[in-house]
Order: sequence, then C-alpha cells, then structure tokens
Amino acid sequence: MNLFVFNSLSGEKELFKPIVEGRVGMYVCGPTVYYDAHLGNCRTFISFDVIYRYLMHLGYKVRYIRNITDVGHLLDDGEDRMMKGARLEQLQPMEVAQKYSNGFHDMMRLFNALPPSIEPRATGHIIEQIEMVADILKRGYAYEKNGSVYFDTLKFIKDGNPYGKLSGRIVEDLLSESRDDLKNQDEKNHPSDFALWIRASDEHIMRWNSPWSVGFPGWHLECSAMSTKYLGERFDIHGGGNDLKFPHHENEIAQNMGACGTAPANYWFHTNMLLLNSKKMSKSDGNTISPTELITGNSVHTSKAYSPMVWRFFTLQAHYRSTLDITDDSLQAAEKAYRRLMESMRILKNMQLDFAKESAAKDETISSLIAQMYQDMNDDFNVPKTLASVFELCTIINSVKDGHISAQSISELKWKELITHLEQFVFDIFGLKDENDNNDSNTIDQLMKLVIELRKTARENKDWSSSDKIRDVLKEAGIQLKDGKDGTEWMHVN
RNA sequence: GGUCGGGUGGCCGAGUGGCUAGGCUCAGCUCUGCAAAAGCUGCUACAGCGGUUCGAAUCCGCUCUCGACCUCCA
Repeated sequence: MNLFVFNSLSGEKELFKPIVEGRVGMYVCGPTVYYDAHLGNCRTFISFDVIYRYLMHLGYKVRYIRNITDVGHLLDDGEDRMMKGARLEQLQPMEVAQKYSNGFHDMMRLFNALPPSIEPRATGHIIEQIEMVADILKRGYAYEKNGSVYFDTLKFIKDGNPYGKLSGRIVEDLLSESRDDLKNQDEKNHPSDFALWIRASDEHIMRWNSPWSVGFPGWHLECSAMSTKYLGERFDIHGGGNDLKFPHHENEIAQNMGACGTAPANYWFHTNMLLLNSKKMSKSDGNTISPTELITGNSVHTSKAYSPMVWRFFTLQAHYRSTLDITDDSLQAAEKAYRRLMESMRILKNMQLDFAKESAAKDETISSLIAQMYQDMNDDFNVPKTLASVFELCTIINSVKDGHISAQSISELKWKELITHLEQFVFDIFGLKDENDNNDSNTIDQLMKLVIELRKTARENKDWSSSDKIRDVLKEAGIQLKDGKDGTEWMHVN
C-alpha cells in the first residue's frame, strides 16, 4: 500500500518515498515559548502527532524533531519576544522560556501528543547557528554590516535559486515591489534580505559572542541549523503551520541552500489554521481560547467545559489542510460523537459472543471498511474520512451487541481482526484515550456494583420510586445508569 | 493591490465527473416499567450565472462572498 502526501513545494499529492528506506526524518517548527500556547498551536501539533503516529504505524522508524524557539524572534519594534516576556513578568529570559516550555509540555501531555524524538532549543545551538552563518558567508550569500549579518536574497535569486517557490511568490514582485521602502531599510542592501545574526544593542540581555559581534541569531536560522544537525543536510519531511510558509520556511530553504547548496526537505507539510469567529486564532490579536479556558469552560466563546480528548477528537474531524472553525455547537457535537466512539470501543473489548467458526456473511463488510480506513489514511492522512469508516464499524459493533446483527454472521477471526485494527486506529494512530475508563478506581467500581445490585432488587419488586431515585441521584453526581438486556451499566457524564 | 485557498443539507465537516461520506440536531418507529443508550427510517445539500459533457457539487469562464499570506504568528 502506497502513502500519498500533499507536498507544499509542488502543490500536489506525491508518492511518499523516504531517502533511506524504512526511516523517516521529520522536522516540525515548534512553539515560541514566551506566552501560553493557544488552541491553534495545539491543533497543529496534534495534526503532526497523528502524522507521526501513522508513519510509525506503517513501520517507519521516525526521527521526529520539534524545536523550541527561545531566542531570536523579533517583534515589530525590534524587541525580542523572549525579552518582552521577561520584561513584562520581571523574569530572566530563561525563566520565561522554562515556564512556558513546561506549560506547553503539560498541554501536549494532556492532549496525548507523543513527545518528539528530540526537542532542541535555539539557545542550545548558538554554536551551530554561528557556523551556519559562517558557511553562508563563505559561499557568498550573506554580507556583514556593523556586526550584523544579512542574507543576500538578490544574489541568491540571481544565481537561479528558487526563492519564493514554496510560498508561491513571484521573484520579480519580491524584488520590485518593495523598492520604494529601500531607503528606510537601515543596514539591509535590499528589503527582502533578512537577518542571520543581529548585533545586540546595549540593553539586549540575550547575547552571545560571535566573529561579527556580541549578538543573537535571526529567527529563521535556528531551524536550518538544528534540522541539519539532527537530520542531515537533506531529510524527508519539514512541517509547520501555514503561516510559517513565508517568510520563515522560505528563508529556511534559502539558508540551507546558501550554506550547503541543498534544499533541506523533500516534502513540506503545512497545517491550516484554527479559526475562532471565522477568523484565524492568533495570539497577537487576542482572538484566542487557551487550552485551560477550554478545559475549565472559563471562556466567553464556550458554554461549558470540554475535556482534552473531546478537543483532540474535535480536531480529528477536519483535515489538517482545511481550516477548522470553533463553535460551541460543533464542540458539543464532537463531545457526543467522541463518547459514542469510546462506548463502542468498550463494548468491542468486552463482548463475549459465540461468533461463527467459518467465514460468514458480514465478514466482507468489515474487511472492506478496514481496507477503506487504510486507503483514506494513505491519501494524505485523511483522518475525517477514516473516521467515517470507524463510525460505520461502531454501528456494526452496537448492532451485534443489541442482537440486531447475529454473532453467527461474523467469523471469530474477523471479529478479532476488527478489534485489532480498530484499537490501533483509535488509540495508537488517532491518539485518543478513554477518559471514562471505569477501571481507574476500584473503590468506585465496587460501590457501583453494590448500588446497582440494590437497585436491581428494588426493580424486581417493582419499587420504581426507589429505583428511579437511585438513578436520578447518581445522574446528578455525574453517573449515568443504563438498563440493558444483560443488566445495568454505568458511565461518567458531565 | 499581489499570491493562494474556500463557499456543501438545521449545524460541523469529507468527497468523487454518473455509485451512502460521517458526526451532531430534529421527527417517527423498535427495544424498555419509565428513562438513558442502541438499532432502523426520514429530513435527499452542494453560493449565483453561463459553458463543456450522454451526465457536474466535482472540469472551464464570469459574478458575488469569506478567509489566509505578503517579512510577529502553529
């Protein structure tokens, strides 16, 4: 089975073929840790988490690098993001970085995103970045001005390099459009040039020695340096949010080619934006919900709290290259769907029935749905489409449980296959967890057994007022009873 | 202004030139002491106008409209 992926470089779906067979090197641009991550960030990293998980499921040995940006990210007024965070909170820049890195990690754990293989920090790779600047200078694609070093986009373009290819920019436009602004560009030869190394002003506290000045690296440089260090000059996948395409990723490509003559990645993946009120969720303009606000329900945008797995499920319902708009209604729909899915997974795991010994009538349907799931995932990780098959399988599971489909119409072998594949998809690939696992507390389990037993007696005596009271009070306590053919079951509800 | 991507049923959200997306909601039915859950059935959509085609939501053109990027952003 072949995996096809959408490559931003070509704008087309391409057959995925790693450089080294059986191995994948993947670099994803991580967060800048000067402020709490918002849900838009989380969506991106959940998207790449599913990609990472699926690649591993296919048997690839994946080296997944996701950096942490803790220096070199300038604001409009030239202030470093880390320094701005530090100034506002009266902390050391490194305290700011640590604090928000911790918070970011907590969120990723909460949303069940696997940690990357390596999570390098920009400040931990100053030497590598300085070396890369030197390489670029040596090859003639950068120039020094007053202790700062800039990338020479004009020369890069003149030499026939593909500047603008990734972001679909037209070179002539890049060169001509901003000519009027030229006089306002202090040290740069050309407005489209960008900083590789920046000389630190006196009050700039994040600073390192370099051959050119005491200063700090430009924002784009860290990813070039760290991807090269851990994945080599050429690797398989480079990912990030759509909004990083230009200038960040474009400049990264330029830096890599400037330093070693090779474009870094064969495949570029870009995730689309999370919207709130039909507008891009963004830290800088305040249109955000934080993970904490979502989970606690403490937001003007939502009517109630939504659990981390509901959020994860919510993001799975849209393709990673589509925008996804947050609304309270759609979150509630996701919550119900998620619960239904988990309920079916529980049924699947626990059902003991007399399945057919030989292949049977429903086997074919189950097989084709499983095949469909792989087909859809192999089509550029189409998770929402895969989910459609998953829910069709849920209907089959529930029907078998309720006796609408006879266990004799499914072979034992096929049922086992169903369990294996569905659990792999739901838990291993989609990374969902059952938040309503009744086995997590033995005490409650014992108590519930007793209560259900007492209620059963009441029901046998047709003492409906007692049995209803038990059910109502439990409901208020967040436990839903469900009377079925084979006794009473219970589950947590919010 | 330039570049790019959208506009799908009550809501969210997939999608292929002809074949059921799926989830949620709503209505009816089955099951049930009543609930809840589950199953079944129904609610037959593709911004507008042209064109290509035996046939288009899917291809082309135009119009309207929304959004992203254009050196802060996942």
